[in-house]
Amino acid sequence: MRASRFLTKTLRQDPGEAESASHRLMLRAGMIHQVAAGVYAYLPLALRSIHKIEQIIREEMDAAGGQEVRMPALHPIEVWAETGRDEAMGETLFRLRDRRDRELVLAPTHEEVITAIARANVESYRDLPLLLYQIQTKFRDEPRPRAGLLRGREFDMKDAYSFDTGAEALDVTYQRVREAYRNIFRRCGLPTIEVEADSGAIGGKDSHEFIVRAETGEDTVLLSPGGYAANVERATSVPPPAPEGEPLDMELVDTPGVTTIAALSELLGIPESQTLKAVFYHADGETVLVTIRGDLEVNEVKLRNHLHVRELRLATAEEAAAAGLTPGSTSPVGLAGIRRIGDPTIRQGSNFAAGANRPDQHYRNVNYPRDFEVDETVDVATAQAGHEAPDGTGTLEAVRGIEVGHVFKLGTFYTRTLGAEYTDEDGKLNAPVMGCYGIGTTRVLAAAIEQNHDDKGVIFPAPIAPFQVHLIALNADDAEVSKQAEALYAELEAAGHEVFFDDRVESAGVKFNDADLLGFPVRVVVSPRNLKSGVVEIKRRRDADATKVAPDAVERTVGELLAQDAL
RNA sequence: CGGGGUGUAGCGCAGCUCGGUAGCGCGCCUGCUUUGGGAGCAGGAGGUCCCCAGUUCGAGUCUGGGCACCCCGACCA
Repeated sequence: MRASRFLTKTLRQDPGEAESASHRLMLRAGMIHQVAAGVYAYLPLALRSIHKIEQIIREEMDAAGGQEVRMPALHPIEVWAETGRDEAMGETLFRLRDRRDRELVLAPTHEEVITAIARANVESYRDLPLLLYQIQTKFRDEPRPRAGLLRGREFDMKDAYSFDTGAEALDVTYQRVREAYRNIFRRCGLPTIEVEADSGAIGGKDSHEFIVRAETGEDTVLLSPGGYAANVERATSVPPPAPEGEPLDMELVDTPGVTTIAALSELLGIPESQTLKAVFYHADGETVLVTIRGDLEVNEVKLRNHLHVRELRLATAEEAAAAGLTPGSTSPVGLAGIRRIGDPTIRQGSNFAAGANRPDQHYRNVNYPRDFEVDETVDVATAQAGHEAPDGTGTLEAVRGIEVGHVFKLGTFYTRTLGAEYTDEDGKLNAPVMGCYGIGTTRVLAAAIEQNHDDKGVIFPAPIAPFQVHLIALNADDAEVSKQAEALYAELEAAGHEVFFDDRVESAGVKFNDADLLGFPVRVVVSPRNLKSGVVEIKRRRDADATKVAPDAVERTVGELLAQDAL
């Protein structure tokens, strides 16, 4: 491809819109064009990359036994009403009406449709296992689209769905897809961390996310020295110990103006770990009180999973008051007639300071279970960096990352709800057990750039770079340069390399800076200066120094450098 | 949805406080010179100042209402 004919201009200045590296660089490199918040056109550079990512995914999914399908993006609302997910998705669902005033949605995902396909096509255990996948555009009216392709409202995703005869069979499929994912990300040149993840309210047990490390990532994962890895929603930990002592008599203390743990700890001169925090939630209409040690935060995902509710949020002051609670001094002490949940950490420590359910007063020397009761003890604590890891190998480290892939066991919710059944060996009807497996293809591109760039531009992993070779003719209007560059362009293309040939009449600085910005793995420079010495300059994007070789050694050297880059 | 911010040429911005001929840099076009890290000189094109209403002799600027986009928190590939 000749730069002089290639669509897309590079920008010298950073667009004001963009904050994150991938967004900024993609705009500057002319890879994407914004049409609306979270909606982008993929220009030729980005599309070439996306095609490569998709191709790697296709090959690995096919190797894992998958078959590609394509499903509509436009669904009648009934498809979603059948599983109740029109309600569950809420405002995330894009809705529209056709000319007959029928309600339609733009598909945010395809479990319902794929299950209908399975219902129509799977009849016998002989038809299983079945692994279908799609690479398509999905639509979600995100509360907050951000960072270019990292989180869009219209984005591309590979989603795979599996159907198996039972839990054991599903596990085989699940592990096979996990392995395919490891291959995919490795082949994309993208190191990922595989972490345990929350599988959601309707999920089965297993769920794993593939995370690309990046400071700009939206996800926090916790890692132990021994290899334990989980995202923060899922992670368990052993919090640091709290002061222990002989239980003392509980006493009421005046705490004027104290409504926070920090203030309470300060006033009484005790660590936050010697306080109890009582948080009240509104869960599907019921008020629930959660008591946890003061130095910890409630993990709402864990709480939601335990409660099995659809709506979970902090209760308003009015709701709390109606349930007999006193915001600022909420306490489990002396409280009844409300569902009470306690985190196990209420036992780890003694003589806690806690609320008194009356303004400007707290109790001191509260001990469980002597002074209050809970209905259930459940781990609802948010694991933090510095806590002891659950595998006992040391303390947890927290890192930020971007979720590029997610695999999880779905169970039989969709097949049962939608009536997909197969006949087993005994002639009995059963619901296939499902798994589902997503990769955000357009997000993979953005994540690759987040992870691979410097202050000058992108440094593409070779397998997903739009072009492999950036051939620059300096003084392109010089006859000798032009002749040599054209010859190399033809030779490199004939050898199967994807060459971006900068044949423009531009200054050296412009061309070098564009090459650094676009970030193709290998740069080849033909210039009058070098031609006088009978050489051509070759440099990898990630390297500082160039090597000089004779023109007839260029193709071989490029091949070698690309091979190195693939490692 | 809550909080913060921004809408002026393709891009980055000034002008708004104090109403009076719409500006700067980059990019673009033409010519000459230049040629290894975003060249120089000369000439030129390019604007519903986000939209609507109001105040005023006169609004980019003041007032009111809307819209869009970005960033920070609750959701997800």
